[in-house]
Amino acid sequence: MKESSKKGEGKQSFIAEARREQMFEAAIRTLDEIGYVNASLAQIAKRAGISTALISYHFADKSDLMNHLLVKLLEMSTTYILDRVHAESTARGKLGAFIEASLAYQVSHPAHNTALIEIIFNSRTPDNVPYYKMDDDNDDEDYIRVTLLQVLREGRENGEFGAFNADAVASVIQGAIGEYMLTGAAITKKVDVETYSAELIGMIEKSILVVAK
Amino acid sequence: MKESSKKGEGKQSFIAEARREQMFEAAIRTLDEIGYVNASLAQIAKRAGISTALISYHFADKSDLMNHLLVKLLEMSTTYILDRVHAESTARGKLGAFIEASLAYQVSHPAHNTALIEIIFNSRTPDNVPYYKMDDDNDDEDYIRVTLLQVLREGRENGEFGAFNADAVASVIQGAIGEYMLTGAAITKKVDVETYSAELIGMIEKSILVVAK
DNA sequence: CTAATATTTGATTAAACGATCAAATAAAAG
DNA sequence: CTTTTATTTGATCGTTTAATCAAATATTAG
Repeated sequence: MKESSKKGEGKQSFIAEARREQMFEAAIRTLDEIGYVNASLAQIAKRAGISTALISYHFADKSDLMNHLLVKLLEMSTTYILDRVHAESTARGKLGAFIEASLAYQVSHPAHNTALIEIIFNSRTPDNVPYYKMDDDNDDEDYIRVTLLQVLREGRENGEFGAFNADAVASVIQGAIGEYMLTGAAITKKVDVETYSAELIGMIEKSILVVAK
Repeated sequence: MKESSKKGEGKQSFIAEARREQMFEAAIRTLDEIGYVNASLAQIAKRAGISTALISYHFADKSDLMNHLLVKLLEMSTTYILDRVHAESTARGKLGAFIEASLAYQVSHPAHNTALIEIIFNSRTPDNVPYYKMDDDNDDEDYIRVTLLQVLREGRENGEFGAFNADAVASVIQGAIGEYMLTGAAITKKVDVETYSAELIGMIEKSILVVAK
């Protein structure tokens, strides 16, 4: 008997790790195709070409699988975005890179993006608090939001930006990015990602930059 | 036998209409408390104090119930917002009223708001397209978005606003409003709705107003 | 090569699901 | 008051669900 994810999370055998990856991939496709509500273990197993019992062997239960997948999806997009932010030197450059990278990543990974949305809007804590309402703000785990706030404050302190409420501006930015993520093809058909990116960056800069234009 | 919602939608008896209202109310509470995934007919019936068979009598099936509830929730918030928008005369005034009313409504109806989110993020068309990805944009049904675009174009044409991509700006605005709706108490704790409202209106006006300040 | 351990499956469990039905009750109509 | 129609329930149906188990197979260690 092993206890990989069921308990001690420590080291994984090569084969166990490969299986888990395979199940993540199948889970992403399942969530993208039929949504969280219909994403039963049977549906995921079918797409992975394995038995449902194997999922139960590698993960404690369904929500354990979904939580691990969520962490993985968040890590991937966070890494992509933060790498590009940290390549910039000015606050203005970082802010632009943040917006551009956030939008670019989701456009190039639509299935990952849908899976992420499906999990966030359906997973709940044991005491029934939905993830999408969760306060991961002072929680160090939300590197994305923490970084965005850092950039905004940095620019405000070094004089690049004027005066504004950082929490409010950060929410506006994240909301504008999230809107593009959420509506998928509906908005993509009317405004391509480069245009949206440029327009959003322009709006934010006009709002907070000290020397506009 | 009757066929109220199951078929001919036409006239409703007083008692049938009251029952349906009662079930809507119970469904809202259920969605708010345990989310769409756990919102079985049994859970809704329990909260309404009725049998599950009665739900099946008044609605064709579960998704029929959810669709009727969705329409009702959308109508309520749309009416509230559009009434306040149309009370204004200038495009600038309308835009401010739109943002303020959108935020104010959801803050004063948190359970309705949560129920709306739960339905939108879990309902799918027969061909498995999730509602949240749906293109209701040229679709006349989405009065909210249509009105917002109208206001933006009106201001651009009468000289109140400068040049900008209306679709992009509309998405930014709706995203910023949606972000506040979504994260619930998490953001409310850091930025109250009046501050957020004022900050967002200020940002948009700086972005598109011809004579800023 | 053998023993131990890790992996995988098919069969099975009990619980919950949405939906249907005949029977009971309430309301409306004549 | 009686008949018809509308409303409501409890029991029940067949499915599907997540999860468990012993047995089979593969892999690794000694």
